[in-house]
Amino acid sequence: MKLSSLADYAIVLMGAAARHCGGVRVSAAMLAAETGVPVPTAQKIVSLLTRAGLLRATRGTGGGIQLARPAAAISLADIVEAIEGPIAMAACVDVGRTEGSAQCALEGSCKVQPHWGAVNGAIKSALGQVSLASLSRDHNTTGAAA
Amino acid sequence: MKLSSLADYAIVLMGAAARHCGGVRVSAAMLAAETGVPVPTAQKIVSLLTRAGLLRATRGTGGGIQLARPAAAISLADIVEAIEGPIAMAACVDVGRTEGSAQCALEGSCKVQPHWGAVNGAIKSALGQVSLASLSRDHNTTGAAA
DNA sequence: CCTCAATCGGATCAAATCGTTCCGATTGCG
DNA sequence: CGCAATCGGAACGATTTGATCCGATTGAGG
Repeated sequence: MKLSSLADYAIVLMGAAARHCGGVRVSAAMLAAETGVPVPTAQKIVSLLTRAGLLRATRGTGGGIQLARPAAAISLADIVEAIEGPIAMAACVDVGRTEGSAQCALEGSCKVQPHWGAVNGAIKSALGQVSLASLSRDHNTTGAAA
Repeated sequence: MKLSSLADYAIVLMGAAARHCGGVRVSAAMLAAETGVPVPTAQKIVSLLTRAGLLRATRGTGGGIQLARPAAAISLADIVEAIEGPIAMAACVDVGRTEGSAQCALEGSCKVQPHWGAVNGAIKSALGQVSLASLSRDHNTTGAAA
């Protein structure tokens, strides 16, 4: 029930990248120095993010990375899905479970499966509500909370 | 962003146990046979659940396990927390972070931390809405979805 | 009262995944 | 044309997770 450190770092990294969005292209190492994330790890995360289409990478001297989409159009769900893969917590909630990899071994008896869909949707919604733009703003107690 | 197999199995196991709640005490092996979960794994899960206070275990011949609380009073959040530990996805959202174990190394720069609280609360709420009693009912498309 | 059987409980071991690190390919500039 | 800086991918190690096994406890039966 906890997301991996990669995704956690990825969010911080993206938040830092959002601040340089309109500016010059920043390198992964520069972003790492800003956020405090280990340089090699930051590089890997940037690679993942770039492959997912969330970041735009420019190679060569003076190159760097920049947001491929506006900060308001990138949500935590996008980042998490880019790193952790599709958000499916029960393995039965996979988007395209066509061939089915052994499933739960008890497809019929599993009364929980239909409910997971709703829970999964709620979680994705919660993550989709928060965008990079929200992270830049001062934490004005976004949405009541608990 | 996906919960471990233990928690997944635990929910199925609890759902099966809920059906025998008012009946006789069932053994962990019997529950495992019903749900299809590997017997040793089911035993371990039952131990975890019992230690968490969600299940009541009776030793000796003819013993077994039973729900310690009514099915309606047990939610998915309880089960998940019993297996996976407290629901904190960023490691900064820990309930009692007094001494702090190295934190994120960038406490001040982390603009994400306050937002995680809201997201975490939303997820816990989503998991808290579904109870064991809900799992017993036919999946009447609980809550719109998507 | 003793023996036996069945059960939970914890400890152990292996596997998979995750996280970190390093090296190579590519590209722009001097 | 050479160099330097950057991303990209691959390899290694560590940690956590998952499955298995054996021992302690308890009840029933003889």
